[in-house]
This record gives sequence, structure tokens and C-alpha cells, in this order.
Amino acid sequence: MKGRPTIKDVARKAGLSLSTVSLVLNKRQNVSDETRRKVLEVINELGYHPQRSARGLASSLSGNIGFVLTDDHFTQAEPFYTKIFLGTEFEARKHNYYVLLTTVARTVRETDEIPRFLLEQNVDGVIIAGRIGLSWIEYIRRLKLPLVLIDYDVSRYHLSSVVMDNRGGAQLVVDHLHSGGHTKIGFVGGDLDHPSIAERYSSFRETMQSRGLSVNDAWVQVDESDTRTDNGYSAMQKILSSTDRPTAIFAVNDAMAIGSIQCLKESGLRVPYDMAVVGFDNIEAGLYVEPRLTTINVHREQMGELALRRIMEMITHQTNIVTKTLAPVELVVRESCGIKTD
Amino acid sequence: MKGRPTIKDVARKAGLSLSTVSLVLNKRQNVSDETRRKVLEVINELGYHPQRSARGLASSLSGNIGFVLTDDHFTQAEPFYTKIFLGTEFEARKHNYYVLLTTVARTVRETDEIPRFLLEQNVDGVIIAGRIGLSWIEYIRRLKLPLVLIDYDVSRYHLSSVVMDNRGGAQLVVDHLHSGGHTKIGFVGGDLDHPSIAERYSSFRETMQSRGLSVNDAWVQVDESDTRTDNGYSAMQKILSSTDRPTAIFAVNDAMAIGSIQCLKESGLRVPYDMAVVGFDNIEAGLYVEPRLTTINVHREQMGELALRRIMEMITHQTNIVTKTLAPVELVVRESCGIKTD
DNA sequence: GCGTACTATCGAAACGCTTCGATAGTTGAA
DNA sequence: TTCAACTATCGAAGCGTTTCGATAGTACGC
Repeated sequence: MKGRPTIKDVARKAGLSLSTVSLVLNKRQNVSDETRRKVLEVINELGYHPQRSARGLASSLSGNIGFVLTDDHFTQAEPFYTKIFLGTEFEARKHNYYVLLTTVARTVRETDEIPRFLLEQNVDGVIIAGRIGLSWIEYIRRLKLPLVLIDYDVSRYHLSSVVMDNRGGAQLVVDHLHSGGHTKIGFVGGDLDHPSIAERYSSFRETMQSRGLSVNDAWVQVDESDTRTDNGYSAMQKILSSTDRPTAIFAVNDAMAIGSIQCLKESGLRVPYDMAVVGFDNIEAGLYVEPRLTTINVHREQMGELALRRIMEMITHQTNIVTKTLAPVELVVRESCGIKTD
Repeated sequence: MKGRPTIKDVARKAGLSLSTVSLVLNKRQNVSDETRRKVLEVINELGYHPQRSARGLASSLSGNIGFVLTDDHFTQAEPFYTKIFLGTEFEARKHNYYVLLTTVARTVRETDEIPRFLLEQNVDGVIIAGRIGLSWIEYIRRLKLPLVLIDYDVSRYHLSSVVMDNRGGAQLVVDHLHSGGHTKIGFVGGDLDHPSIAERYSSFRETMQSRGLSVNDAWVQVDESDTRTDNGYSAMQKILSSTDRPTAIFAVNDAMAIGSIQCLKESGLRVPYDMAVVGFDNIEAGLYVEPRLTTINVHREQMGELALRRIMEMITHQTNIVTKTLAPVELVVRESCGIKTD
């Protein structure tokens, strides 16, 4: 026999028709147990595996999911999106799907920059991770392809998304600091246009209020245009220039927290004794600052996994139900908050 | 007209046969310029794109390349392999190929861990990046699929590979230190089983010799079992315990270089004044140590790109010529070597 | 002006699977 | 005992390409 076995070979050897074998392959009902057994046995003997493109042609399902990332997101040192992708890929295996990863520029510019998997109808759904230009989202919606966003959301569109529980995380931070005796809690942030950042900030304020803690505006710096380390540094400088200082700082992410700590140290203040600092995101660098950073962690792989599941539901049930999935977060207590848990 | 246009629609509208359109699509000769023009015009008007699975079925080429990575490699903080992948993906677009990325455990364990793209004949070639278990390599060879390794090589197999110019890099380091007046140069390494590490080490020795510099064995520590930061630290400790000390250290990679610097600092020695240190790899962390690390850089994206080209050659020319491709490296001079260039 | 050698185009088969409608075979209610 | 309602299986069509062999049409040497 030349080449690998085909469904025909299986059918012949099992003494059944092509279609029956196909039914077994696709786990359809209306196949007797006896037949199913026989077919599976032959498949095993022959080492048969259905060929992808043939399936695709016949079923008009490609068996692929497109995973879109902006290039800057993909190559940053912190493997945040890498891990999300991994979660997606791993879950995809269970559904016998492939994930086609591609990076794009932030906004759609030219036709030839459009991922080919869209042009060639080579995906059954698309996952976009991270903040991305609206033009991309619009483009994909127009194709009527199932779409799920990860770690991003656009309220004005009605889209399914998987985001971490930013509000819950902010609440955890405030409560933790509060439980450690802090009542004067400041906030370091920026780039409020980003939905996640905005959520953390508003949840911070709400939680403070609901706990009966007042927020002094001098303790809050959210005017930075970005949320990098240096922004954290300069935001902290402003807070320190005020006479009435907070005793603890909630930084909207770890990068800013690290910048804040740097600033505090250079100002001769000790963390956490003179000021406690808590971050958000649990990036690796948080392990290497002195003191090590207390922060909020999210299971990245899980986010990718959840998104894949949503996509699969949309594909198999042809449903258009919009789901917002919150990935749970957890508090990681290290030394920068100065609070011991037992 | 329902759905997207097919080659049939193009043929009809152009007043030509299916096969002629196909010839144009595949850039074959024996098509008159006039006809070609016409077909391309219609394709453009209709916004036609050939459908992947149909092509795959008919041509028995999947249009995919498999990219295999061990999971630990993929998720490490330094986006080394991520960037290599990006280079591959980007180059693949030019060839109208997709890259299927999958991670595997270091060694083949069970059948169901074998990437499906191998089982389903869904790739025309495979790229493996980084050190990987031999069982994987053997498995893929048995499938007679074109295979290219990146950043790894196995001398006992006759395989194509793309590796950075480790020997050239080591030479650059030695010559740079030498040009800065150093003659007593030590070496910090480990895990000599790894081909890249071994190459750097042997090239270090060869270059030293050819430059007439002698190597004191007390300055060389290569017994560490791994090449991480802490290994660099302890290797350096051993070197410092000797009475006759080198004035410069070549660390086999940046991680070890950083560990070495840490150790030197804690021993009260100043880098580069009391001892110069040069690394290899140009990882991001090298920018954040004090002093910033002088090192060897390689263009990661280029490595991925080169590998894809090799694979494409193997696929299109059906050749089995084994090629070893050296990706060029460059010296990145920062402060840890204490040598100024002008 | 004829035969040869190309060149440009075409028709039809083939790729390996899914799926729809048809067909026996079986069950069970009337 | 008959007939309706299933159930298990099958045959054939179809998915959108590529490719191979056939066929006109053109050019050219003699």
C-alpha cells in the first residue's frame, strides 16, 4: 500500500462503507456499538489519522483558530501573552484544533497586512489578545467570524471577552492594606483610557469608600500617559512632594510599583516601613526588587484556555451569545506590603 | 452569488477555463501575458483568494510549517525563542505559508503527545528551536519531513541547522578584551554538553592560544551543571579563591555574567576596574545590571527567517542537502568591560 | 506548402473527506 | 398480521483546487 492509509482503507478493512467510518470519526450517533468498536480497532491497527485539508474541504471548517497579537505585545520580556497563547494552544488540542498565531501592527493599514488566514478562510474563529486598534476588531466583525478578546474589551462593541478580575483584584489590595492597619492609601496609575487600568482605579475608589476610608487627592496620581517604571517613579515623586503623605501605595501595575519603590528608596524612605507598596500583575521583575513585591496574580494560561472554550462554543453551537468571562485573581503576599499573613 | 468567490467564478468571469486560472495562480509559465493580466484583473475585482484546504487536498501540500519548542523554552522571560518564531512567521508570509507553533515536553513520552500536525500530515516541514530530546528528532526524521534545527545541533545526525556564530562571538570577546590590554582572561561556564556552550568554550581557548595568551586553569570554571545566574555566582567564587586572579572574565552567557558581577560586587570588587566582565547573548537583564553588560548579540528574528528559508528550499527543490547556517553575531560594548571604543 | 515543434488553453480525473437522501432491517402498537 | 417509526448502514454527490493528457493554433525550417 502506498502512502498513509485513508478512510477508504479503513472502510475496506472493516468491511463497511466510507460513510459509516466517517460517522464514527465524527462521533455521531446512529452507529451500533459493535460497528464503532470494529472501526476504531481497524483505525488503530492501520494507524489512521484523518487528513486535515480533506476534512476542511468537505466540512468547510478549517479546524484552525486565529490568534492575533500586536508585535510589541508578543515580544515584550514579560511572557504574559506568551503564556496566554500557550493556554489557548493547549486547550485547542483537546478540541482537535490548531492555533495560527500571527502578529499585526496596532492598526489595520493595508490590505496585504491582513492576516492571510482571514483572506483564505483558514480559521473558524479569532482570538485577539491585548489592546489592539479598533479597525482590526471592526474588520473581523465584518467577516462574521466568532471573535473573543483577551485582556482587553471595548464597551461600545458587543463582544465576548476574557479579562482578569481587575475590580476584584483592586478590592483584594485595598482590603489587605486595610487589614494591615493602613487607612491612608494612595494610588499610582496612568493611561486611564485602558479599560483594565480604569477598572482597577475605579474599583480602588469604590472599595475605599465602601470601607469608610477617605482618599486624599494628593495621594492619587493618575495623570501619567503610560504605566511604565519611569511613570511610576515620577508619579511617586509628586506624591512625596505633598506634606500629608499616605502610608501605603497601591500601584496600578507592577512596573509602576517598581518605579515607585525606586523613587522611595532614592528619597531615603524604607519600604515597607515608611511606606508600603502593592502592585498588580505579578511580573517576574517583582521577585527581584528589594523588598520583593506584593501583588495580584492571574493565571495566564487559564485566560487563554477560557477564550478558546468560548470560541469553540460559538463555533459548535453557532451561537452569538456574548459572554464576559472574568479570570479569577489572587493576592500574592511578599515583603513590599509589610503585612504578614498566617 | 452566495459566499465567497471560487476559482470557478474567476474562470467564468474571465471567460477562461479553471485550469488556466489555476496556472496563473501558481505562477506557471505557458500563459500568455494577455491572459495572465485578464485573470489577475478579475481576481482583483472579485476579491478572490484560493481556499487553503482545497489547495492542500489537491496538491498534497499543507501550506504549513510546524514549529516545535519545548515549553520551558517558550515561556522563559527572555523572549529569545519568541523572537525567533516571529522571524519565521514573518518570512513564512512571503512564501504564503503558515506556521503551526506547538510546545512539547523535552522527550517523546506517549503517542498522544505527538504534535497532531505530524499525525495529520498537516505540515510540509518542521523547525525545532532550542535543545530538545533526541527522540523527537528521530521521530521526525522517520517521517521523512524536511527538518531544520535552530540554536541547536546534533553532530551525530546529519541535519540542517541555523545556529549563531558561537565561535566567532567568542573570538570577538577575546579580541576585544585583549585590545583593552587584558592578557589574563578567565572563563566562566558550565553544561558543556550543550553544543553552543561547548563551541564558545573551545573557541575561547583556541583564540587565546592563537593570540599567544596563556590560560591559567584556575581562571577557568566550567564544571557548573547549568548556566544560570547562580551558577555564575558560584563559579566566580571559585575563581576568586585563587591567589592569582585574572583581570577579565568571559562568561559563557549573560546569565552567568550577571551572577559573576553579583559575586564580584559582594566581594568588594569593582567592575570593570578590578575585573572586567563580558557576557554572551545580549539578554535584556544585561541592560539593568550595574555596570551594564558588554556582550555578544545575535539577530534573533534573522535566525528564524533563515531557518524558514532553508525549509522552503528543501520543500520546493525536494533536496536533501544538509546546510549549516551561521547567524552573524556582533559585539555590544557597554560598561562592564571597561573598554571604550571610538 | 507541408510537417515539426512549440505554445496556450482546456476537459476531466483525482485528492480524502462529509453529508444528504435512500434503503434495508427491526421494533412495537394497533 | 400489518404498518408506522425508527435505527443502522450505504451510495453518490460535492467541497475547491491541481494536474495530466489532449487539442487546437502558431511559427518556422525546408
